[in-house]
Amino acid sequence: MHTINSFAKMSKKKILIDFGSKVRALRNEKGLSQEELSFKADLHRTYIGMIERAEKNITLINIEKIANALEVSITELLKEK
Amino acid sequence: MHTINSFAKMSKKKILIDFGSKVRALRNEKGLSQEELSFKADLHRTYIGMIERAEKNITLINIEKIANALEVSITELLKEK
DNA sequence: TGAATATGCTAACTATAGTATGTAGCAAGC
DNA sequence: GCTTGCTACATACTATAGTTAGCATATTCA
Repeated sequence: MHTINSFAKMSKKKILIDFGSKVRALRNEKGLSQEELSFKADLHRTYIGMIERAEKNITLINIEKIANALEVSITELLKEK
Repeated sequence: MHTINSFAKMSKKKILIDFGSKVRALRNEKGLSQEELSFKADLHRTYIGMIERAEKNITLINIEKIANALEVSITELLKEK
């Protein structure tokens, strides 16, 4: 339901959007599903989705987990495109 | 009191230690007190101390605030020494 | 067409990040 | 001595990150 965005709390921070996009792009490059990535990172499937959709303000320790799971450096994950 | 560390919950993550050290080093380079940095970053004075001592798992939005306050890029703040 | 796979999204809960106050210690300078 | 600036550290509180389950929609493929 809802057409596009289930608006409501629509005020996502650019940095979270950029981060989420980067995670999604790298995950797709590696041919991983959200669930597969979540196993490798030891995080929950839906949480990976939330991060990609910029719905959560991720902490440094989880940034590291995702970087490791994607086999890239943290700086690679965070640098400007 | 206590000699060195007020042990107790003694299990800090390397990445948080590295991050905190980098913040402290850059802050000192700029000649800023924790309080001055906290003003620039719009964060609380004691929180800056906690970050430098690796007592908190900082979120991405606050990493960005501190990077801006220290006038360095996020990747500069996070890259391996 | 219908089962399987992948993702979005809600809602509820628990853990902890982030805010704030107050105390104490140390150093330098008067 | 005392003041002033800086930082560590102990709480305590509140906001939100992180975990989980459930159901919806879309696409792919046998």
